[in-house]
Amino acid sequence: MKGSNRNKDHSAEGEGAGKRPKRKCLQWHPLLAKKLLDFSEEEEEEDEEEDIDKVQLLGADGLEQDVAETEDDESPEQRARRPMNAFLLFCKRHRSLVRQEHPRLDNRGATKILADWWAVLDPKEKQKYTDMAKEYKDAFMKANPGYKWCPTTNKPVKSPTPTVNPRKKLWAFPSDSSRDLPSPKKTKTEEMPQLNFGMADPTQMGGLSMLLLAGEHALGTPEISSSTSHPDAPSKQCQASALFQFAEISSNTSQLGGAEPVKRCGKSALFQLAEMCLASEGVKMEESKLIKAKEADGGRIKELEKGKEEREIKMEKPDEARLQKEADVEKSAKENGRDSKELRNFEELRMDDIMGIKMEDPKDIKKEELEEDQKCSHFPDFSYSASSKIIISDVPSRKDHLCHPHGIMIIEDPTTLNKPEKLKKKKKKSKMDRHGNDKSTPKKTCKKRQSSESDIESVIYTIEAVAKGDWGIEKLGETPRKKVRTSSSGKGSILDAKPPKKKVKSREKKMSKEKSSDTTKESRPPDFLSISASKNIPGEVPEGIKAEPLTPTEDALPPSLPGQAKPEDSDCHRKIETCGFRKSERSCKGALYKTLVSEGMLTSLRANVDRGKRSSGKGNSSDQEGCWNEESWTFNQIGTSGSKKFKKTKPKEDSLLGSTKLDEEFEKKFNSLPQYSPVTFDRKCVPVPRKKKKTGSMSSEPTKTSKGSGDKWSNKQFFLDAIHPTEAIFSEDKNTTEPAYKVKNAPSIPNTPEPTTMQEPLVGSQKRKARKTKITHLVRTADGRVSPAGGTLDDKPKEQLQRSLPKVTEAGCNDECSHNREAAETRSSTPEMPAVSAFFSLAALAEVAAMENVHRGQRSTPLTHDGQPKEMPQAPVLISCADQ
DNA sequence: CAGAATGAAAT
DNA sequence: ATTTCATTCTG
Repeated sequence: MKGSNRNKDHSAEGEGAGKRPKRKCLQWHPLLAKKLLDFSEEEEEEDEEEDIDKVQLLGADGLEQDVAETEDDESPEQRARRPMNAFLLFCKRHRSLVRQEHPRLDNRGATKILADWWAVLDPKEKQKYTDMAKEYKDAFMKANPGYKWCPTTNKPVKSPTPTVNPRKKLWAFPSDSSRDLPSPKKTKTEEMPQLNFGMADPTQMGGLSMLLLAGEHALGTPEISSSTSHPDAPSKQCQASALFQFAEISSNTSQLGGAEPVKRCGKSALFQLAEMCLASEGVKMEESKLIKAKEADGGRIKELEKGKEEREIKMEKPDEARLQKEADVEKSAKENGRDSKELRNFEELRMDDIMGIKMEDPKDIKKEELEEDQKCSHFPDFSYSASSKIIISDVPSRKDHLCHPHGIMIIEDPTTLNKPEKLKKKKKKSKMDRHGNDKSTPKKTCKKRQSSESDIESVIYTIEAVAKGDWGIEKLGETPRKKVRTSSSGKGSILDAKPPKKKVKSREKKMSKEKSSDTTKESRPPDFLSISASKNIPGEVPEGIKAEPLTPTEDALPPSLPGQAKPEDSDCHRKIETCGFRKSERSCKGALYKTLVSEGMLTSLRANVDRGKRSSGKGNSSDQEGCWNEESWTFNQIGTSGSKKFKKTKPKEDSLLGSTKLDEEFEKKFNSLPQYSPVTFDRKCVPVPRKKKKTGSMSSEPTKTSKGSGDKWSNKQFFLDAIHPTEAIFSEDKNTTEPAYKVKNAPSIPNTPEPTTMQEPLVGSQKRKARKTKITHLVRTADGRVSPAGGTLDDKPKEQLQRSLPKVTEAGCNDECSHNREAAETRSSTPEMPAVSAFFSLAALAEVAAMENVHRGQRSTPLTHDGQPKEMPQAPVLISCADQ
């Protein structure tokens, strides 16, 4: 299809035949092109005129060209994305959970599960999402009246442009700031050309956006005012979060370097990530140690670090110094208790350190990276500064919140967040660029040092290490390596640099504009700190220790939590020395991802956001929460919120603010959406197998079961439990807003009989889904043989199965279930069972089987991992079920 | 980059 | 009815 379309595109006109008018799309695209123009200046001329003109100018042909051109600019960012539908919202909100439960599961699998959940979801709850989606859409439309959804075959057009991601950006508006822009035809609003300035697109940022919000919330005051920054730059955004800083950094880099800088940025970003990881890890380690043994450990770490340092290179010095200082500071802080003074001092120290580091870093780096003189120098600075900043933020927070688990989560988040996303992007890019060199196979590693693999790889390593749980020590060791690598790999770096550009670029541009004028870098950091501190406040539970386990949990080591630190350290050393320390990347990766992204990031972020709302702006929240502020959506109107003044002065800002607000609101709303724990779904599924919509259902979610996730989930569970042990649903925000809500949900979900069974009309999408699912399902479930069986069964057996299932489940649910589930999961690990639609998904069968097995007592085995040995038993069971 | 899911929108 | 695309991330 696509291909054909594309071809058509060329011919375009004629064919149009069925397909869609590509032209339209084209018209829109031009808008994107504008960005370039716009970016030239910020003045606000919002005029639609420009848009229109541009559009016109572009004409059909222009479009393509523009697109191509845009590459540089990174059209991608600009485009406004169409609003998410209810399901997507749901996915966004719950994906992390799913992932947590099923770390191994890939996204697709997660998506399927989500679909299952969605299917099962109580109509009421669903409605909430639907409503939210609708609101969102309405707001969006208001903001961009002219927005059209999809031109259809645009991609093909773009496709030609190799660099940009064709798909994402196509039409949309100019990025974040202006959603209005997009309105191609109407263009009523004034759009801001400023695209460049805009912060990173919240949308693109994805989870990161949350961070921003959190930051804002923490600050509490939208007004924040641009004490530091000029009027134009929206202070909020700047201050908003580490993310912001990150963006700035990148932007700065870009400024320095010009085109090439981009590369550096990428590096810097990578570095930052790496550092962050290390730092965070280090901190954690330290804290945990402190808690446990207190300071003694810290010394150890230092020693270790030193040793590494020697081996590795100068690069470490900064880190080390930093770490040590941190450690010291922390100690002092802890000792004192949590004095604000201490904190301050700490922060100050940090700042100093940072500054010092910055100063120093360049030198060292330069030495190492002689190859790239200037570039390197710049780059390093940024990276370090960034990392240092980040670290700082983390540390204080931890201190403050030692006690609260949530706090920990939060703390981790920022770091995590940044890492994952950027990482991805970078990876991708890097991959893209590199191709030739190494495919970005981070894994291999032995060579790391020697060869100049890419920065990315190094980062990955770090991440992996983190994921593994080796963190503390390894980090230290790793970081340096990475750095070294990077440095050494100047070549690679260059290559790498490209990839990051695009993404970074946009941000950079924006950032650069704002910052360019100032020396803001320096000025901002302080703000940032303050922000971070504020964030921290909310912190809840301390548990540095817990935190560790969580992260590490992922793959392998739940068992060895206590002793981890040392052993790992030793391991780390060995690894380092041997140089081969790598474990399975995948495992690491997966773990890391999971850990960082899912757990830490989103969850913590959300929590953060929520807290921020509560603490800072309870009052505020109320206003916004109720409904979307139209204003927010339309950047024009912005006025309502306190920031009006700014707006007036500068439209740009307004736009930014508007966008920000928009996002903010969106975030709020989004956060306010109920989040359900897997347990909930499990229950639902089990007890009420019927849910299935038309086709069916979701009866099975063996995997999901609360315990099913096994270690990881259990870890998280603490989280849940904290909130509501019993209740399945946990909504962070809700607490504040609607306490009752939860309760309501819980009951409803589980038991709802769901009369709806058949009535629902199959929508096209559904149909397709049904079709696919059946097939997929079968295949996947297939732990083995099941697949076929499932397929056959699909239609009729559901009832029977349902019946059977419920019984079993009920019986075993409580205790045994968990085991069963686990077993099931493990077994099916690969196969993500719960495909959506199949009535009785194999998963269900599997579950049943598992249960039976359990009864038999077999279940123990399955755990072994992928081991599919269990399948055998299942099969029989399944059959039996089917027979019933 | 494809793809998994669902749904709104556009064709 | 059918096709896009939104989000998220892995392979």
